[in-house]
Amino acid sequence: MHNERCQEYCVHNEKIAGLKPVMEEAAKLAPLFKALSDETRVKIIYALARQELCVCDIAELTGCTLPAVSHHLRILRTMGLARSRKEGKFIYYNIDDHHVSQIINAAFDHMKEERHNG
Amino acid sequence: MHNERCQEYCVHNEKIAGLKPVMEEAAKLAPLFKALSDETRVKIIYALARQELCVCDIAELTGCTLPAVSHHLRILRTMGLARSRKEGKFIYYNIDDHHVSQIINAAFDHMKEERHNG
DNA sequence: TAAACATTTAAGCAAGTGTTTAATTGTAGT
DNA sequence: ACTACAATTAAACACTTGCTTAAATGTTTA
Repeated sequence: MHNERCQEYCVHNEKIAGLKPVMEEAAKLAPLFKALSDETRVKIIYALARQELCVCDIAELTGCTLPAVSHHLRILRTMGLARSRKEGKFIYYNIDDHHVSQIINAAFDHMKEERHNG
Repeated sequence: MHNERCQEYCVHNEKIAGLKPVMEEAAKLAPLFKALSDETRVKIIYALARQELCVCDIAELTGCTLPAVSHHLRILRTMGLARSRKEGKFIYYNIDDHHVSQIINAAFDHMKEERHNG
């Protein structure tokens, strides 16, 4: 908490009144973004959005060890971003729902138009 | 790198051939998601998407100290997610571009339909 | 120019994260 | 049942991150 003086004088209460109740909703998004915040995991999601792959393929694509990939896949599965499917001796991974692609695409759009602190 | 045996036998080369070149592009998205991966920063972005606010307002909304908020705002500015504008003694922050709202909205959609590892 | 004050910076610390190696699991095909 | 092997788990580690307190900056208003 910042000092009392400042809260009393500079907070625009009329502005924040309507926002405070929804702050906790917004906070719930953090774990989803955290799941995408790692280079290896974004690579995985980006690849899976285009092509179903086994763990071994992903290791080759990302340049990671199998345990590292497995670790990341677990995070992506837990967050509902990736699903696994078994066929023969392989476990194939793919994207869980289409909103994931939307998020990635919006992120790409942002990156292209980025102004870097203009 | 995982062991040679596995690369030789189980990698589906025809699947990953087209994907390898774009992996580095995908990796560039990670910092953007990392910027959104913190609860406080998501709260800030969510609030700014609806209402321009000064640093003091944000501290009150998020329950953080002023230095903590300032720290997060710097990260958001650097990533091109937030901009600052000066008026009188206040520095008002707002969202940098509309793709940010798209990302947040897609994330909310995903969260609502989440199946949690189905 | 001096005082007030909104905001930022700096340094130090506690907690979290991704990677590695080694060991384990569980299924497939013989 | 046995062997091979794709995939997962476990433990230890180097590194990063966000927070706190304290100090500094810079602008505004008198």
